[in-house]
Amino acid sequence: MNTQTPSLTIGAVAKRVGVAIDTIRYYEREGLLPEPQRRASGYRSYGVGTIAQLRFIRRAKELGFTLEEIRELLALSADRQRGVKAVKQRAEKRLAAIEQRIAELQRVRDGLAELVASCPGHGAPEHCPILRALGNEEVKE
Amino acid sequence: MNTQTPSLTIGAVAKRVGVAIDTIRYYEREGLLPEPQRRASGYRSYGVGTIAQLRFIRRAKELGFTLEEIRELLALSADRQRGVKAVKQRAEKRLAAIEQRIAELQRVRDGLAELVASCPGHGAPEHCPILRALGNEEVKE
DNA sequence: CTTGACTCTTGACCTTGATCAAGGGTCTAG
DNA sequence: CTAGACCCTTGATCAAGGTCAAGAGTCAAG
Repeated sequence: MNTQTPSLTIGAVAKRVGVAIDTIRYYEREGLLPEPQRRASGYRSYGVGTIAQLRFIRRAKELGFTLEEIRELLALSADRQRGVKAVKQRAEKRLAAIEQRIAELQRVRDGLAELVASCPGHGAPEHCPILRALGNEEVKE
Repeated sequence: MNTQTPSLTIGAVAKRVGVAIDTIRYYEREGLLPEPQRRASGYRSYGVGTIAQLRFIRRAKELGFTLEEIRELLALSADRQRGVKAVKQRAEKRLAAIEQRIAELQRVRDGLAELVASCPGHGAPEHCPILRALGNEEVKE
């Protein structure tokens, strides 16, 4: 009747989240996860909240946050009230960085696409616009 | 009247490009830069083409390409002897990869943008859609 | 010629984000 | 009770992309 504090082993948590056991201990060392309770045997004992927190970490990582940034986000979210504003600001910063990278990549893509389109695919290398655009002078000899 | 093969020292190249000397030698070891000519003393001697190539590397790096990918991009120009056709094919492959990367980033951006838009920026963490979407349940107690 | 700045090689070290191994203790099903 | 699956810690290793240090040779100005 005691389904409070479910007392999961590290292996069970790892399996549920889909992450390696070593990674969980690594995150604990790095301060992304709090130190869990221990059984008498020394085994780590987790509650369901840990699963949620690990998923948080994984999703944030997918959004391009570094572990350092994620550690910060976790700290902020623990700080009720003032946390939300800071979290939003971090997310906005990340969003801006992603958008800038997309814009740069699109510029590169357009340039490369034009080169590909203008290259006949045969003939002398000197006339290949792709080679010329790469700026490889190397005409020595 | 001999402004051919300008014969720059590694330090001069580093300064012009804004990169560390060690990094240039590292790139050489990693095959991103060809082995330069040497003076009688053993000093490396570079032409202006190296500066262009280093800038190319730096730009590509800023766009998130790994050194491995950059090495491949540079191989486009090294492929000149195998024909323009191979060069064009490589460029097309790169182009496809870039487009896929853009698509992935756009997916991430859209997700993040929606979260940011729906977050009021204040209030309790429980109501912050960013934290919630990231999976931070943390409802204990 | 001397001095200080520059370059050479080899090889160690750094950060990030893990992953693995060694040598042990623990838990649980049969 | 015992085997096999788990878990513990410590410390090494990895990949990427450099960065630094030691010890020695070279270059250019005065």
